[in-house]
Amino acid sequence: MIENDNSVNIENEKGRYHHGDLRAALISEGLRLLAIGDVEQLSLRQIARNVGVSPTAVYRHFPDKQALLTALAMEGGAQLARRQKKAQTAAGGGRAGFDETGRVYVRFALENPALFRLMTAKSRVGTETCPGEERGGLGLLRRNIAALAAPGTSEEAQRVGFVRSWAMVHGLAMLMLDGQVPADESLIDRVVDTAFVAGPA
Amino acid sequence: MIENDNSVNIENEKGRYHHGDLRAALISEGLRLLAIGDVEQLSLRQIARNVGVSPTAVYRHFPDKQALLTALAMEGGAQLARRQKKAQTAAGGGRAGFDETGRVYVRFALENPALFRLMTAKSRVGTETCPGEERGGLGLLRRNIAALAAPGTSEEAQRVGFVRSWAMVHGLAMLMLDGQVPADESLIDRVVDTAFVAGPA
DNA sequence: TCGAATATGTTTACAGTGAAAACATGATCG
DNA sequence: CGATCATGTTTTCACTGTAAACATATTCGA
Repeated sequence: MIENDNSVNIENEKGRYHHGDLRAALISEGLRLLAIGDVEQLSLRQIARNVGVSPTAVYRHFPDKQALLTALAMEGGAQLARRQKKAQTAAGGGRAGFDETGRVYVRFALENPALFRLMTAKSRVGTETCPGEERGGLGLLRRNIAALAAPGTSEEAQRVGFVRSWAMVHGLAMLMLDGQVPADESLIDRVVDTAFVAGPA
Repeated sequence: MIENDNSVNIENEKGRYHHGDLRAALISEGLRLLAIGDVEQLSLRQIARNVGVSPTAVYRHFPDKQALLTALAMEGGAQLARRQKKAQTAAGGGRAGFDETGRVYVRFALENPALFRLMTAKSRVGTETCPGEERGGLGLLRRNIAALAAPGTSEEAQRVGFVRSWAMVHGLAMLMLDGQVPADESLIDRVVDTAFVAGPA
């Protein structure tokens, strides 16, 4: 997902002018810094410094800082979607599998606070323009809603269920991230329960 | 809520050295800027400039920028709680009143995006240390949960309901703010529905 | 009432940021 | 081999938060 093979990718000979795959290195270092600090102390210059390149070199690969952040966010989105799919099949699919995707959403947020915040941080021009959406976590959610809805459930009711489910886990993740609700695993299990989002007709 | 009568509060004679009530003026201007821009472009210097004071004057009233932001957030929290209480009684209390507090939560977020983001932005050392919490929106929510729960509902189940309700509206607010779900009034009405958070035992 | 202490401002300075402009280097391909 | 172009660097700018030293007003005790 990171490798873009946009360059020769020579092995690590130090002191050379061209980096080899600077774009991938920037993303990788950005993710590393996000894992150990929060997003507002993540600076373009710091990333460049750690990669061993001048600050403005970044602009050869990203039009501005926001574009780099967006790239980091997309990487995070892909990771989350992978985990959710794996968890769903591991739980045997169905209703239990669906619940598990929601819990993975919250756990992912707790394990990657800064990255998760970045992933859901407005800036993105619009989710629908995000490539691979229907194959990502949101597509998974939509298909799960459709599969688990009572037969004959209207398109509109499914849409409401979709938003409700997403809002539930997203809100829980945010409240726990912000320390307004204890980040308690058993609380996640109890709060994320399909019975409440599917609910009555 | 803003006036702190910590000074003489002389009427607007221009050109005087002391401001009169700089603290209140900073908060007021901060809220104004939050209403017309987003939070990451809200600078301490800008606020000071607009109030007509030097950048470092701010530090006589707040230890750092974060403290000023916290003050803004608390002002927002008070506003939200007031609106919720009014809406609840306007709706005649009960289940309908409870639902309405949730919808007000989301609408407040949509009407004051930057302020709402600030209000729920981690930094705060902890909600329980926030003075007046039990009298604010969270206390209101807790009491509503207790009042509307089926008789004999355990303390723990109430707590889960509390978190679930909060997470629901908070998540919906966030997703709409981030443009990941259309900020549609009728969608709010359908998604925020007590039946789903109170649900089965 | 007057002078000292204190609260509240200002000026200056510094390190850090994102970004634009001009320049340097090296890879690629005719 | 030499021109072209992608990819770096250096320099520069405006802006940020904030520390330190200084200035002015207000307040309060003698």
